[in-house]
Amino acid sequence: MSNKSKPPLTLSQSQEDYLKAMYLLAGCGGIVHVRDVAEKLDVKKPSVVAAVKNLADKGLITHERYGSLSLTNKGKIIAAEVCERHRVLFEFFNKVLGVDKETAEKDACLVEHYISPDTKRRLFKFIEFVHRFPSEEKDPRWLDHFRSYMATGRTDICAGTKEKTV
Amino acid sequence: MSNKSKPPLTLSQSQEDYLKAMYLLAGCGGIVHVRDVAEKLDVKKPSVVAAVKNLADKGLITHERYGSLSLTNKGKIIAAEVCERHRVLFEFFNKVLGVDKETAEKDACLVEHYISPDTKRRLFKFIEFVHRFPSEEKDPRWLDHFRSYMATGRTDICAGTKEKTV
DNA sequence: ACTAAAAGTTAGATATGTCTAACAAATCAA
DNA sequence: TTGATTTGTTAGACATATCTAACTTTTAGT
Repeated sequence: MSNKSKPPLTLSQSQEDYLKAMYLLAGCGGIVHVRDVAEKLDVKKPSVVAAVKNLADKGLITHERYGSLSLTNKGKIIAAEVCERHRVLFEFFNKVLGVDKETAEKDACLVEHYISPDTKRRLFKFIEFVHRFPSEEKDPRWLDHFRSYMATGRTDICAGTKEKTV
Repeated sequence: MSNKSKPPLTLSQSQEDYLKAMYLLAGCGGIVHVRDVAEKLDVKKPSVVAAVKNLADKGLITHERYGSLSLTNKGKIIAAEVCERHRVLFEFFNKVLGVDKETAEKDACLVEHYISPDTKRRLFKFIEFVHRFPSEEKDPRWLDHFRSYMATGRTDICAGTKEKTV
């Protein structure tokens, strides 16, 4: 029985970005090239090569010299988690807070690297909650109220319409 | 008329952390030492000295050799903004999502560096909204529903207990 | 099959931000 | 006031992550 406890495998923001880019570029079984990653992340190829070496050492991707890149199962799992964090944040910023898509996207791209699993989970639940109540069809009334509040800065919705007929 | 347009003055995460630490340590006119900052941020003194030089060059703090540190007005304004972002995020994570204080604190510390002004503003409004509706005394009903949903994963509040007796 | 273009790699520079070790200044205690 | 302790600084190492320039390998066109 090996007593070497594996290190917790934390990735830097940069490393998560590379992994996510490869994951998204790969799509369903597609082939990923250094070139594509460089383009997607707007960095030069040597930067990608360095990152690739890094992630390969961590067992998250495989790479044969002068060949193509692919994610290991472990890499896919982690990349999917990053994407999920991104999605949840984007939804919250855009759908709930009403941040425009472009800004929501940028914020999500940065913030996704830093929220804890618990916060992510709760945010996920929150969005689920928003989408389900009172029905999947329309936003809950309180969200409409919030939007009004954002727009007008006024608090007269509740005062006037206190007991709402749902 | 000088045609040198001033650069937009963006701070790195690290720089914001140093500025915030000094701001909080200074409190109301208190004196801040390199030592204190190092302790607060859990770094060594030479790291603080490097950061101090950096922030002083940007006109955010002043520092006389072997003496104490103080924030300029500009520095105070920026530090206050960072603190505000922190507060807003903490409140949201803790009060709305129900994340435990420690985690909410950690998440806020990281995320505070990355949310855009607009997202911060909306989050601020959101929290204000939560605190005001239906009254300043108690949480809005939908938030109770969300908590239930978090706890039970069930969607039967609206269906079964539509009009909840609080 | 050969050559030119494209893609990948290496080496080495730069920037940031951290550290340790050694040194300098200030403060404190006797 | 002087010597020890604390505090601040400098120099230099290291890690990460980026870049450019030069090189190698692969691919594609003819």
